[in-house]
Amino acid sequence: MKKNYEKNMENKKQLIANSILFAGISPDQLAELADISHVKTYGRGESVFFEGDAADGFYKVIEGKVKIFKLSMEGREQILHIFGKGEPFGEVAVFQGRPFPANATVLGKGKLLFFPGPEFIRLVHANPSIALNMLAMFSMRLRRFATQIEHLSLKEVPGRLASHLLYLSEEQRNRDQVTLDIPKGQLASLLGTSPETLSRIFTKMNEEGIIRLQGKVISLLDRERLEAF
Amino acid sequence: MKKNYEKNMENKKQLIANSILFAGISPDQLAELADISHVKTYGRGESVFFEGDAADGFYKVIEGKVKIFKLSMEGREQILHIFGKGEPFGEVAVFQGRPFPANATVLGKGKLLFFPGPEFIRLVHANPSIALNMLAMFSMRLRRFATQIEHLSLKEVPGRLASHLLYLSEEQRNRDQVTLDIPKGQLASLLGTSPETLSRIFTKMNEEGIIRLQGKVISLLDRERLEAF
DNA sequence: AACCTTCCTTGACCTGAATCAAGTTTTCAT
DNA sequence: ATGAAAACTTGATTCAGGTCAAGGAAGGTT
Repeated sequence: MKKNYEKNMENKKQLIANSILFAGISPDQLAELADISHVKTYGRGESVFFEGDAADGFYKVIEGKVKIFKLSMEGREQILHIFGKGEPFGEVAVFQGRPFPANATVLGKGKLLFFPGPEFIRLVHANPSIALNMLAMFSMRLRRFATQIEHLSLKEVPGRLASHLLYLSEEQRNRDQVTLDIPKGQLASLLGTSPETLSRIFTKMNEEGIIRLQGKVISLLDRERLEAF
Repeated sequence: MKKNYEKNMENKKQLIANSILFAGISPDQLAELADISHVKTYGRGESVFFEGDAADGFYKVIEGKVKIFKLSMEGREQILHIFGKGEPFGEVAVFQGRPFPANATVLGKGKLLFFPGPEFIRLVHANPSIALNMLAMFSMRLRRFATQIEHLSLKEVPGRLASHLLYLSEEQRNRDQVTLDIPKGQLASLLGTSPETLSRIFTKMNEEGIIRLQGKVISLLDRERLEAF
């Protein structure tokens, strides 16, 4: 029915306007974007795209989380990035007009908004403020990647975990306690290690009184020592 | 003398116009840029900036090479990027208005062109084509970082070296032979390993007939096996 | 609630690569 | 050209962490 359709459009407009990328867009362009974008729903662990796929458009997370990752020939996985609610992904490939450089898969279930590429490219070229928004976003990601490279190369696994916990503490604005927002196995893949090693380190930190493990909730008992890793 | 000054200005204009970043700039802006920029000369291994320094401007390589790197607490070094002739660096920090996230040092001697930050920022905001140029550049770097993360985490050192040799072969447009453009120790730091390990792997590949080592020149005898790493 | 599946933990073992040490070669500056 | 310094190689040793294996906990589904 028509009512439903219009409600849906309003919804999409909300989702689009409420993003770093499209902040400051004109009503016309907003309507156009809402018109060409569409919602896709994904079952648990379903793939969004694969490395090498043509980048015919990019996505924005509405519900759930999406991991961007690379696979080794032996099947080991390295997560490059995990995108949460509201975050766009895949724009780099679209902007470059090149295939996706990595795989994307939903963690758990998810709902995404899809934007066809050509229209987006036109928009970026026509609208300098979008280009500037993208620059800001890309800059952030370059920084994040730089730290990831630093950690992978210069820190051992305990240090990487410590950094991540402190990062979560910052993000969740809680100095005493953090909640893991992804399964431990996925965290291992994000930190560039195996689930076994990660588990051992959790246990060790727990025994040494640096943290207190309670399932997905982790109390940071000794920030001093966490920062020293 | 005045003659010299004007010749210098023309020189700078040349250097600026001849860059991906400022392609398509107006003559006025070019003149302005040439006016505010200035050349800096560096002795062998001299630092350009340190991690944490305020990013008061960015640079473009005129002569030599510049390495961007992180240091671990124990003093180990991981090179994030090496910039060669013509390439700009430091714009991310300037654009973000945040401190430099890593150190920059000249490899050998070098000559750089320095652009003060505020003027550059104004230019980016005023000139959409520069913003688009930057987007293209940042996109490339994001891709490179992604591969670097992939290699560090999913490949062992021989594989990383193999990839690098093939990359050089591509870059130098020579399928049979590549020339190392940086010292082996620096290459080790770029690949995230120690000089000792790198040396051993070179020797091994040489013995196994995969490559032939002749100082800085390396013949790729068996691309098949290099690609299989 | 009971099932099945997925996720997590712990143990035993093994290997890639870092580190320390010492010698050799190359490169640079005078 | 020549000595000093830096860069590279090779050997011996150590260890972080990956892999294989198997048991235990948790979570979603009927």
